[in-house]
Amino acid sequence: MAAPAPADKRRVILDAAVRVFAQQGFHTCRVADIADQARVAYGLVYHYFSSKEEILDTLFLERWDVMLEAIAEADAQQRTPREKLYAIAAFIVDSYRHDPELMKVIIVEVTRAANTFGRTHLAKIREAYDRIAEIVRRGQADGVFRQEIDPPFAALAFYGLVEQVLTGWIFDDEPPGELELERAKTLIVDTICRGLDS
Amino acid sequence: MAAPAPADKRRVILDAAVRVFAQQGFHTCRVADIADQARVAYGLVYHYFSSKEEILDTLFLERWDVMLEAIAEADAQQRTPREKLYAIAAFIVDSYRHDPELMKVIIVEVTRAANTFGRTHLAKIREAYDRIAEIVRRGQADGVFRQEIDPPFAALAFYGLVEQVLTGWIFDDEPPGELELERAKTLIVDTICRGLDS
Amino acid sequence: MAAPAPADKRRVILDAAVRVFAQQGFHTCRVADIADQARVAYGLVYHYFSSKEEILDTLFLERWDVMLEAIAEADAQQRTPREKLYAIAAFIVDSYRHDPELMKVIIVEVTRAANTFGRTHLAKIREAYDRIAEIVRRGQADGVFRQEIDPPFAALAFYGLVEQVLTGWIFDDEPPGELELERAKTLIVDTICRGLDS
Amino acid sequence: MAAPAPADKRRVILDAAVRVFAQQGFHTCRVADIADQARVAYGLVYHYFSSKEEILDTLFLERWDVMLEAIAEADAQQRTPREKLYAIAAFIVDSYRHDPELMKVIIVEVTRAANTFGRTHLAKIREAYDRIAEIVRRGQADGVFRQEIDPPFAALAFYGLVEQVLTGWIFDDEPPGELELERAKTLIVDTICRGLDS
DNA sequence: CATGAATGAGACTTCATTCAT
DNA sequence: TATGAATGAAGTCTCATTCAT
Repeated sequence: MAAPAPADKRRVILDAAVRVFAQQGFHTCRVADIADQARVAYGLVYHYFSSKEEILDTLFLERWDVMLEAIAEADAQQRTPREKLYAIAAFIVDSYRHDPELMKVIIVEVTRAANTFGRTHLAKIREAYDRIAEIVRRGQADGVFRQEIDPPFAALAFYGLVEQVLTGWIFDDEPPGELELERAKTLIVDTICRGLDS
Repeated sequence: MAAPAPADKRRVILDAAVRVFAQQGFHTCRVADIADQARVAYGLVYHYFSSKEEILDTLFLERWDVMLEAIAEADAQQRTPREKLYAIAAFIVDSYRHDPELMKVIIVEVTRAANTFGRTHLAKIREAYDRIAEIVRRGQADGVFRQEIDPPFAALAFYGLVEQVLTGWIFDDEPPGELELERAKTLIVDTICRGLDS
Repeated sequence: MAAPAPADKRRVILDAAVRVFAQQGFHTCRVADIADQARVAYGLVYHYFSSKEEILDTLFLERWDVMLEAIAEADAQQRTPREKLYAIAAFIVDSYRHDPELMKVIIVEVTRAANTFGRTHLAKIREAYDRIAEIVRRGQADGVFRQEIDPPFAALAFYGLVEQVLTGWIFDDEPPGELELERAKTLIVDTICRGLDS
Repeated sequence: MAAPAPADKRRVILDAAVRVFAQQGFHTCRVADIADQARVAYGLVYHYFSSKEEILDTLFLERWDVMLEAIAEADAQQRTPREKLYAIAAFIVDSYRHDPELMKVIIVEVTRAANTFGRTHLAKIREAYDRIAEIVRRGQADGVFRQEIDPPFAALAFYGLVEQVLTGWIFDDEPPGELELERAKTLIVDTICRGLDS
């Protein structure tokens, strides 16, 4: 009567892939490494996925859709633009807190892979920028943000900072503490909104 | 009386590698592609470089050292912190104008490659961040920048935006015009210094 | 009701390697030749062995262990030292009769490859010498052999002759006949024990 | 007025090759290693020799001819067969004493290389055996050696023991002392002539 | 669903040899 | 004679993918 193993092997493989991709990198790891990590037979990987690439695609799309929803939701609330940006930064930072390896994979292997995955998922990635830009645009319309900076550029600044912060953590030897995570959320928004000038 | 053949084959190979890495990506291209592009025999690549990796290392270090110098020089001038940041942004943007493929390679294949080259060259990369942070720090000491944002974080924001702008161009189908390049320099500094708030 | 395919591909590869090593030599042959000879896909060789070297190691160790056992067994019997030496010579000669190519590989590529395999398997090889020396030592203790020749030296003489005889056959264009094989066994022991003097 | 460098570059290359072949093995070393060892430009090796093989061929033939002469000379003296065998053993042992690396190369890379050089120089190698056999044959005719052992076989035993002794030294970590060298000469002949029997 | 042996194209790298100077 | 850059064929090993069971 013991509960059988969960056995959603597809999920197990995806989770294993996250760890392997994060630790070795997509190009460096072998499909065998994923199978080993998942404690699954070699061939089963190909039962669920048609290629190594498809695994990465799946991981990216799963996560990116969640993020797009989070952005949409942040935008839908009755909040100031600044609060919306905070919500987005918070979501991404919390995503990192929850599964840093997954975020590492998405940032390092997809977002930045200009020749392969980056191009494949370009539209999806830009959708996020566009939604952030839209928030800025309405902030300008409301007079909360100034007109001089065009919204797509502002989105680059915002997303660029978020990604750079995460990249810093990814490269660091020790993971960020709770305090650092929380403080990052505030600092990101404060820096983007108010700038460096005194 | 015709111009003699350039004949610095090592240089020819490096330049060819830039093009090949940029177009196909480091992992996707073959050493044969570099040799072909350089119109040089296969083995000559290994006469000058011990591996494909070493070629990328060389390209990165050559360029990054130039950039570190540019940052140092910008910092050495009698200028406001803001002018220093402008000089740095201008240098990087002009680097892109001058050789977009080289910048693409450095950003895509090195700076952001957390598992491989990025980690190898971490110290060198962070040296740039540190120098930028130092500029911010002195800006704070002079009362030009506000105290709330700690300098390393400010450096992330600055460099993150620059890199994001370049990444945008890298992914774009058509290259940025002169006007866009110049405007980017101003916008980067303006956004970082003054922020989005009106 | 036909005999099923043998299908122990690992064995098939080893047997093919014997033939290829014997005919072309270890350094001269390519892994592809082994695969072809085994009628097996290239990659399968690396599925079972981590390198070409490991194949030779395996062949040597398999066979040498059998020989060490044979020596031990010869020594265990209630026999005169001379009969023991005869048993060992007979075993090696019969090994040659049974699979001359395997013996050629072991002698030419391993025993005599001082810089590579010879060094790797030095201990194993000397174990055989030691056991032969031990037989001689007890022969001296029993008064059957004279004291002047120290046992390790005697072992060199015995094994050196055996190997030289086999080497002769290996170099010969035509294989030795049954009679020659049998006669060699006797001659080896007679020469070693009684010497040339009349 | 200083004496110019000896500058027989051909000789310098040959001597360097001996050391390189001995330490790394013929197949493992590169022509560049020989040039480096000789402190000579890469291409000069090919000025004097048409291939890497030719260098080894030259080394072997130079030395082997000297040995054939030594055997002939030993045979020409008015001596007992046993003294002749002693002279030959002494010559080979002294050759080893004088230049162990050269002897290592000849034994390991040529004499025992059944598929490559050994086959090439088979006739030359067998010439030595034949001359030794001839000495034995005349020893039998004189009644000094017994008839049961046919001369070619006796030559195998003699040469096999000599080679085995040298091989032992080659494999040893420390070189044989003077005493061991001298004693080997006597033991070789004593073992071959009188055998193990008491 | 599950297994892992089997396949084979393809990559990197080595290095003997050539050749222009 | 002397140099060492240049050539390119060839080999080892890897690994994504397929497939029989």
